[in-house]
Amino acid sequence: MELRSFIPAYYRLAEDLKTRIESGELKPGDIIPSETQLATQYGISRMTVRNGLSLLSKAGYITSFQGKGCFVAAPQMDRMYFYFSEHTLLGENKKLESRLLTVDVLAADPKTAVKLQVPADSRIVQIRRVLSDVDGPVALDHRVLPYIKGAPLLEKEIEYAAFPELVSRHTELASARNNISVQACVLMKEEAKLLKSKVGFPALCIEQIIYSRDDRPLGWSKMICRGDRFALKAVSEPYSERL
Amino acid sequence: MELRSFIPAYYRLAEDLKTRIESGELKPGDIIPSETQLATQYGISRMTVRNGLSLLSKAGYITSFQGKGCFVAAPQMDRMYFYFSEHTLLGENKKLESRLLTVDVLAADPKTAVKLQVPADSRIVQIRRVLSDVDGPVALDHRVLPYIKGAPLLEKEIEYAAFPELVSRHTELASARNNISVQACVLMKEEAKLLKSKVGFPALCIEQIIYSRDDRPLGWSKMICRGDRFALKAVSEPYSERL
DNA sequence: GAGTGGTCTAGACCACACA
DNA sequence: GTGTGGTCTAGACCACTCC
Repeated sequence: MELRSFIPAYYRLAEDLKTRIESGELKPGDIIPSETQLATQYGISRMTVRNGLSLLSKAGYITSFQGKGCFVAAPQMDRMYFYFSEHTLLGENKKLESRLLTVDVLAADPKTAVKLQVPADSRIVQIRRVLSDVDGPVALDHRVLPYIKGAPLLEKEIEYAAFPELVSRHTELASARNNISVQACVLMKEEAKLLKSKVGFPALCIEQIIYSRDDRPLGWSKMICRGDRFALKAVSEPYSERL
Repeated sequence: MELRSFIPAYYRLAEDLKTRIESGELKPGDIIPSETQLATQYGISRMTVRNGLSLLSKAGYITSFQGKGCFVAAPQMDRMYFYFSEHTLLGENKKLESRLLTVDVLAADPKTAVKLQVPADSRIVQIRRVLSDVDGPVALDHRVLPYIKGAPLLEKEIEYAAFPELVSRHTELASARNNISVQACVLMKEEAKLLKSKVGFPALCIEQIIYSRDDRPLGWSKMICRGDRFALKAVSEPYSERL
């Protein structure tokens, strides 16, 4: 009964190995001691060792091969990720203000109908907003949802909810997937005016489609972001920071 | 000894629950049967149940709380990821051809020196390429590495290696992190010429910095991608497909 | 055949939540 | 107090790899 050790044995093992990997003592490709060796070294049972190794494996530090051993993994540097939510578009600190332009229920034009996979003239809800920070407008937001009778949209939701949430609540269908496409474009006349920029200036066009579990599009959104005010930042996940 | 069941018990349990979650029978927020219940239901030991649940937890389907139970998790739709490698820029099928423009060893200009955190006039290696598919040029690539005496770059590597790999091999330091920034820009004169496009046309500027474990920049790259030929696509990771 | 990881058991005690 | 998940044990047999 050791009072000084609040950390579980498997966790201690994982942190030890993690440190040895991060320090460079154990390099990618190196084999790590076998489970039985680690068990005797640490004076713990093999299942506990496996628990610890499972942590490291989950976090991407090691990979194991049956019959061969457990090896230090090379960090994956081509898998990039980012958080896409208008609240964190510019970083954690910078807040975006939302100003509602229009909310309309109208017939879907052909292009929108294709995106949402609905009949060509069925009714849709269209929301248009301007997002700004203290230095002025940053992005133009255009959201489209299928119109659902008896499913009112709350003004608060319309103005402040993240798109996936909005879609989920509106359709009452659990949305399951979010696809984003980022393209370069230049500002058109109306866009430039609303963004207080100039025609022909570069901008990012970020399209977002929310899908249901059975792959039906539940919502489509297009954001036009001023190129001089916004950059999308992604980082690789070499190893999970947390074990 | 059952010959018909090649799949392990824990895996069968995990797939069962996964199916029940994906079908909507178990909704986000719902509690799943306790470990002891599952153990008796499936006629397996509790540790085996835990093994199965750990899979589901790893894949993002469930979250467990000590003393409370195990609950179906809501898919995270704001965490987006994509693979960034010039070989898969346009999708799995489309191959990009690389044409080398220049390889130079020269003194770092102030801007580059800042990016690489090296002295202002220290020597750097600069590589410039054009990437094309069958329909013509797609992107312009500009890579910068610190010059290291006695570390020759192989021509094959220069032309075909992914940037993180190139950096790793060149510096002989395990690179650990990759940061990417995506911005909108318009084509300048020389860029337009090389990409067979026109000045002022929209383009994506993708900057990449590879860091070592101790957060020193090991390489910097800038890609200019024709806006009409390229879109960056990212998807959310609601649940891992594979268990 | 010896060593590796993968699966599995039948117990145990603990920390925690809730009533 | 009862039930939950979290940790841990000391075994066991298996599939696999390599010699």
